[in-house]
Amino acid sequence: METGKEERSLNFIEQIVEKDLAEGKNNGRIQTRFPPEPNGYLHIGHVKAICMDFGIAEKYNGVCNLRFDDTNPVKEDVEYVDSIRNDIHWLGFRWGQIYYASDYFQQLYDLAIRFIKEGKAYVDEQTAEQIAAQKGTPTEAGVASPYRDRPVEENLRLFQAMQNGEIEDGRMVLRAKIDMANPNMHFRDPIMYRIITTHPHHRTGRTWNVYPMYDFAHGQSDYFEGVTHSICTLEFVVHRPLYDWFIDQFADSDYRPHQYEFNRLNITYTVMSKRKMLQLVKEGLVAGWDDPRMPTVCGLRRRGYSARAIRAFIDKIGYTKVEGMIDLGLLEHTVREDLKETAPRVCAIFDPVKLVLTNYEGAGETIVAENIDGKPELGTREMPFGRELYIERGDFQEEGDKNFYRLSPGGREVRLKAAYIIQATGCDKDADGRVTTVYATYDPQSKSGTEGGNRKTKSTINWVACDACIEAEARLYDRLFAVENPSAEEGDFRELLNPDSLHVVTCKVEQALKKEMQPLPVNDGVAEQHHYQFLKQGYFVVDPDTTSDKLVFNRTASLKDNWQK
RNA sequence: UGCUCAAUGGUGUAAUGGUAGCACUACAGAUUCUGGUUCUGUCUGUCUGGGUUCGAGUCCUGGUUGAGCAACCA
Repeated sequence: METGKEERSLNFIEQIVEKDLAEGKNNGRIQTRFPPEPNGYLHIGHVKAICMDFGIAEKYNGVCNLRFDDTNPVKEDVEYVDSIRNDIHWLGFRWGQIYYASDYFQQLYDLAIRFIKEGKAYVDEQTAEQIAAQKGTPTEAGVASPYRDRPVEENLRLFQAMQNGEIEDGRMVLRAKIDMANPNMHFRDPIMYRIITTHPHHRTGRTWNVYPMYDFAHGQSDYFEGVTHSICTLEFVVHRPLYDWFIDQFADSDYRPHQYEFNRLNITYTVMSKRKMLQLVKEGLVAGWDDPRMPTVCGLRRRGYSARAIRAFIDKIGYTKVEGMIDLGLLEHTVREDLKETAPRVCAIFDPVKLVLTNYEGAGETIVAENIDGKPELGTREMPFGRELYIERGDFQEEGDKNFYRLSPGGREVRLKAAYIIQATGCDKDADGRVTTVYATYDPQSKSGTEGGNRKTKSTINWVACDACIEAEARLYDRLFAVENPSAEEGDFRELLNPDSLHVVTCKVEQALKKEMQPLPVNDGVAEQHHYQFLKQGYFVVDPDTTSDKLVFNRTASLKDNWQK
């Protein structure tokens, strides 16, 4: 398994698992679960959890099941169930079973009845505000509800009435009777069940009028399924004693699932909250859950991040119990590292100016260029050449200087990518002094790949033939937020959005990209990614908006640029 | 005046009582038919006081700082 790879230290969860294995816990059985609530799209923070949950199972010959934590019909929807399944699949993970917390509603209901009968639960008729008020504060003990010592029969009858739909939403809840003075707030008679009749459940419809809360559903579900390692994020640390307590009340064997917590993922210049993402989507501040600026899996995918790159990123950041903040730069570095190996190179001119090769007499010449220099196995493409080309405006300066390696009249010799060496001779300008045409002479003996072409030039510039290029829309994306940590700022997070997070421009690209002018193939509900590197510009991916009439690219990441102006 | 968790360069992470290492970033240089890539080098770190030990980033203890916990959310 480890052969060929350098030795890597285990993260602290893997260490726990290996210790459990060594001690023969659960007869060596490893079972994890990924438990998303279907109330939003998966984001890269979830991917960190997915890589952990599925990764542990994979590495230790266990199984990881997908379990939808669908205990709150007010917020949940099948739309999300489908997208979550697609995204996990696309990331390359395979679950054992698909479960739903709603599969256990009857079991959980029966368990609640048992709690009531054993005097461990009661129906409270106070309002949410009253319950909150008498819960106390972290530094002060709470006080008991006046309904706390209701007789068992009455609790049974009322809980039944709650489920029968006889009680209005919010009028009653079922609470565990534990300890109103416990220093852990979660032990102060936590709510086990609430009434929800306003929304049908996406799977059970109107069968249930009462729904279990997270604390009464999650651990039990783990127990019912035989989960051994229930891995979640740090905010659940304080829930763990309650997780254990509930299971201890009814477990009939020594088997126990154990909860372990790791640090959630935070990345600079973005938010990782489903609530905030939903708001951005609903208010049209982004184009949808799959807007390429979003940290969602579908957003990153549309942006051009491969599953491999996303997983490599998660691999780099590791798992600890320290709450931190990852540089967006690391994510970008990872995607460049991935794409540089495989993305075909192509010329795209964003701010074109015409270049005329005054001594060029040829016609119909075609340059054959490698898709990636030095990797002939990745194929070649044809670049029609001609007397009139478009080059990047910034590649010409009328007054060059020693720090400018590109075209200037009487200046350096410059290589046209994969073609000839040229030297600028002059330019035309309009009334505003703006360059309209650049003139140059070419050296017919200097074609790339020929003996005469071995001469070195300080720089190489991109070009497309005027009469053989096509136009494409390029969507240039940048960070979604203008501040490093939007969540730490006071006030409305929407005011922190980066106003320059998207620029839509038109560029001229090589004719070779004509083959992309068709609807993108879709597999398993997911559009294929056709990656390119626009030389010197960045990595781009064909957007699903592309049609046979219009070519659309999203910029995945720019190239690093060490040339400061 | 609570409970819980944490603290290693700018960032992330390793060292599991025995030489503080790796990656990203930044900066220099070399290479390059992408001012990209690649390669080399440089800068920067164990929160703090005490203790245990031949030896402490690691163990113990006091403090400091940060995070989480008072949803009929998960």
